[in-house]
Amino acid sequence: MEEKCPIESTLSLINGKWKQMILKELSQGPVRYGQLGARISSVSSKVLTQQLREMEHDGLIRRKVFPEVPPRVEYSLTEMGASIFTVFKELRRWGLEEDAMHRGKCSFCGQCQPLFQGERQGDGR
Amino acid sequence: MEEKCPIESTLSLINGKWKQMILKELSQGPVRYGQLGARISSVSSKVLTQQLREMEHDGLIRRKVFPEVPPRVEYSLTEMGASIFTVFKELRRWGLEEDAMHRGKCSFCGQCQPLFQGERQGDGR
DNA sequence: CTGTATCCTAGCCGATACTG
DNA sequence: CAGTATCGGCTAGGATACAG
Repeated sequence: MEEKCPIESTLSLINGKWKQMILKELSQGPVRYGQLGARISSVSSKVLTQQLREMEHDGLIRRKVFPEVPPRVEYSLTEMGASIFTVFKELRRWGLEEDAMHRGKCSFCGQCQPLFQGERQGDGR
Repeated sequence: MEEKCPIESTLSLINGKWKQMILKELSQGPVRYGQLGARISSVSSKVLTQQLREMEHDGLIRRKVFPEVPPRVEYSLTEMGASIFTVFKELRRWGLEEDAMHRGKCSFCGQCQPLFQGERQGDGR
């Protein structure tokens, strides 16, 4: 197991092109694999599976298989996964406050508004 | 210019293998290029320069050239660079609180203690 | 001393095809 | 439906040599 400092360790958990978006999608309740792929349209199934596996391994999300035909798999946040939104909140707060060049919006922040209620210092775009 | 959301934008500023460590070194005052290379011993001059240039471009650090022989160049934090430590603090706080696997220490966190005074929920190793 | 210039490798990610 | 398997590109970063 890699021995990292807390900062690097935390960063490594959210390092992955689609992880924030996955976390966001799961934040509103369990989602099936296919649904995830549909909502994050430009991710390939290979990479999606890859990132899901990593996040599951890291304890951020949970994978539940239903023994049915056709197969059903639901992903959901763990407590730990839910708690990392405090980190996103700080990253976002600092970004809005200090960084000049984020006039853009991304699929995450365009809709992350509801995740950060009570914070009203910008509208995410 | 890339249009990113605040979260991604903030992450991109500290994405770089040596940036946190550079920031840490500069946090105690201006440091010369050679000194940086010496303190961060396993970074090559190419990469060190590269990351310094990016951080300068991003507004995190300042580069001051002294017109002397032999040449002297000092790097220091900008206000913005100094302010990003609040982000590190949150990343560290969450890591210590939530993530189980960071018994290790790294050169950053082994010495980041003094940077986070007033926070006493772990000793960084 | 403070960098550039080259070359090279590992890892992430995408596209496409295929499977239980 | 929920994935694997395979191939292939791109880029961050390392090693080494050289330059002003």
